[in-house]
Amino acid sequence: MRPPGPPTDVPSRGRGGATDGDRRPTSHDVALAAGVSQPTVSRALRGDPSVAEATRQRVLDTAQALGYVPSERGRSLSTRRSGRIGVVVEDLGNPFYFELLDALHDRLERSDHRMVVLTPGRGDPERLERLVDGSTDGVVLTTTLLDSELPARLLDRRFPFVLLNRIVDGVAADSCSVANIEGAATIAAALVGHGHHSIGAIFGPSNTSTGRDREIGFRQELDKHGIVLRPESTRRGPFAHETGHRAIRGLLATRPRPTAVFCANDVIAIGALNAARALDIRVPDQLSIVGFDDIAMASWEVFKLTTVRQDLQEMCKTAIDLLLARITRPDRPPQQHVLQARLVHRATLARAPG
Amino acid sequence: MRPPGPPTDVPSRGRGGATDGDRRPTSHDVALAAGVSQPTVSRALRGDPSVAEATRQRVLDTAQALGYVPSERGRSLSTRRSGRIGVVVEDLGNPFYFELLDALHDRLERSDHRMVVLTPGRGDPERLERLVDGSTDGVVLTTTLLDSELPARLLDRRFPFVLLNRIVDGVAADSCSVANIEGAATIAAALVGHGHHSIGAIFGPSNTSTGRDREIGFRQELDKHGIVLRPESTRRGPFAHETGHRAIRGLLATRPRPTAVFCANDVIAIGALNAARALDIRVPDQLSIVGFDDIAMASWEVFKLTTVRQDLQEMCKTAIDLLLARITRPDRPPQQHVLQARLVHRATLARAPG
DNA sequence: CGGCACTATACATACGTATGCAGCGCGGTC
DNA sequence: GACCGCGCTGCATACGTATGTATAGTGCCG
Repeated sequence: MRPPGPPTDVPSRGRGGATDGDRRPTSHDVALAAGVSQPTVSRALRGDPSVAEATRQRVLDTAQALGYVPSERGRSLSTRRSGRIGVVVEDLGNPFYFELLDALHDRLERSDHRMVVLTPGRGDPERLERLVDGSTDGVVLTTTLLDSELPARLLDRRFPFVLLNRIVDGVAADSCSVANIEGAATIAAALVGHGHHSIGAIFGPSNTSTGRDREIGFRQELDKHGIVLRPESTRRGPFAHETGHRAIRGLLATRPRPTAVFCANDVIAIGALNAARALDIRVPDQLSIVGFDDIAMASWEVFKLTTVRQDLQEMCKTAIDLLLARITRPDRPPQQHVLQARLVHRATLARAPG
Repeated sequence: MRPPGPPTDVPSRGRGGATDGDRRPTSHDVALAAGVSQPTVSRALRGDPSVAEATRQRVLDTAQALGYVPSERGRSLSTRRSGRIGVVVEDLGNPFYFELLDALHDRLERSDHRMVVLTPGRGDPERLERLVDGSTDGVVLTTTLLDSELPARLLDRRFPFVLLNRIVDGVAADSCSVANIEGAATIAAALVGHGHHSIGAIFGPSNTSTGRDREIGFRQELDKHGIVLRPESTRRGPFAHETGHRAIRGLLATRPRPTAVFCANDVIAIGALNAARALDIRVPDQLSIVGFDDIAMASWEVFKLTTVRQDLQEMCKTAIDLLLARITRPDRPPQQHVLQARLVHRATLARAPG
């Protein structure tokens, strides 16, 4: 066995000519310096037991000395794995998706994956390509529209993905969402239970599963109690602060004036609360407001929003588990998980005035 | 010229045996089907003018028919570019960094880059490797500590990066930050101008440039006006809601009770506002509160936070421009940009009571 | 002392794209 | 009619790592 002393003095491979002094060292450079072959370097660094301990140590020391860092590009090409997961989000800048990203990042971190943030773009002309070009091992779709063809396209290509939060009907894909219909029904029941008859609603986009199902659940439960939701008492808009903010003024102008307003999510509800503040409407004395999601902000003292809580951590954990399983076993049967939601009583829902 | 009819019937390359029917097609497959060589496919798809129009069209059609998508892995290895930029953020879950990420993502999108979110982790043992392994073309550091060795290490390796928001002293690196000292001084002057003498402060971490400089600027300006900031009247903590929330109760218990509190950033200020609400302290009648950053939330009616505005869009644009320039020209002299900040008067700063 | 099993290493090659360079064919010019 | 130039395409190879297989070396047992 050769002593671990000075590396064999081999002339430069001359790959780049004379002045490429600051090229990043590769496993070949390490191999040369350590007096072993390139594959041995690869195996040594990956802890392959077939490499002798002494050799492994020598390779490690050499790598350290040269400041060698394995190229993710080479590895990725060779292994066909990138260690990256894409997260498709339409609406960065929305606190809800922020919390979602945070939770997703946390889960991905634990499984040693990196998170790439992708936005879908209006049409999907070449956007699809950016998803399936191999730069990620799979994607999480969080803001899918009901009529989106993306899930079907990805299924066609057998590209691993999971639907999170928003789902799409009739697609045999992995998904994890919350029981939106039941959650919204719970809210309706609570409003009725607090004596509200004149009720308003700010719904989300009907081309999203969350927007649609929360509306369905809310209306169904009101129907059961014989309460009609008058068209003038409803508004609709994107899941944004602005939507709630703008809707409140109009809703308060209708007669009979609603004593409670259901908001399709917390962000809308917080917009509504801000608008109420601007109009000097006291919540909940004059107006009850209820949201959906239970984002972190909802519990702040200035809001104390009564809402329906969904377990974002659990939802993200499930989604990532599904996705990683799909990557490992492309042929496993798809699973649809639906998590339960529960009402969180805070301070924006009170008995109807009068 | 061969007619564009059926492709030459060549037996399968047999690369994967019999049953690899669902392998993703490569440029070789397209070449075979279109009756050209692989390099021609590459050139045709990249719009190389040296490819004849008829050939280009045939290749495009074939690629379309096969559902070919160029492998980002192969391309990345060959070109030594990944088209990805890493963003290192310590504290996802903080609204400020969320807005930062949103702005960064927007800028990156425009230059056709993808954003990878990276967290530094406690020690930097092998974390550095994940930055320089070639999976990104450069990184944006947003939550660097003053004593961090990361920037120096990256400089050593000549790996492209830019410091955003937080900077580090004595490192010849590209950076873009805001005039924290001047901004904080402006606030101090405003407090004094509103007749406040008994002043409290909730500072950020002193091992961050933002935390340190905002403290320096604030203290300096108070000094000029002969106002002493008593140690009992100051608190310190991370840039988090919790910090402001917790600090307020203690500050209000000191005598003389402060009539105004400076908060090192808006997130802390909003925590303070929530705590004041919980304690039934009226802002600004009983207590003035001022923040720093002007995040979106600061303008909400429930807060109406008086704060110092920094132009996040501009800051991110500048940082990305610097980074991309560095990637293109590694040897260009580093630039340090400092953006101005200005006071935004809203409703949480009023004349001192009495 | 020969052969066998086993260990540690090297060799060859695959992963998929991009690009410098050579070569081929065609048309024009003198 | 020969030569030259140009437009288009193919050939060869590089990018850096991982892995299946062959091989050299070692020790043990009969």
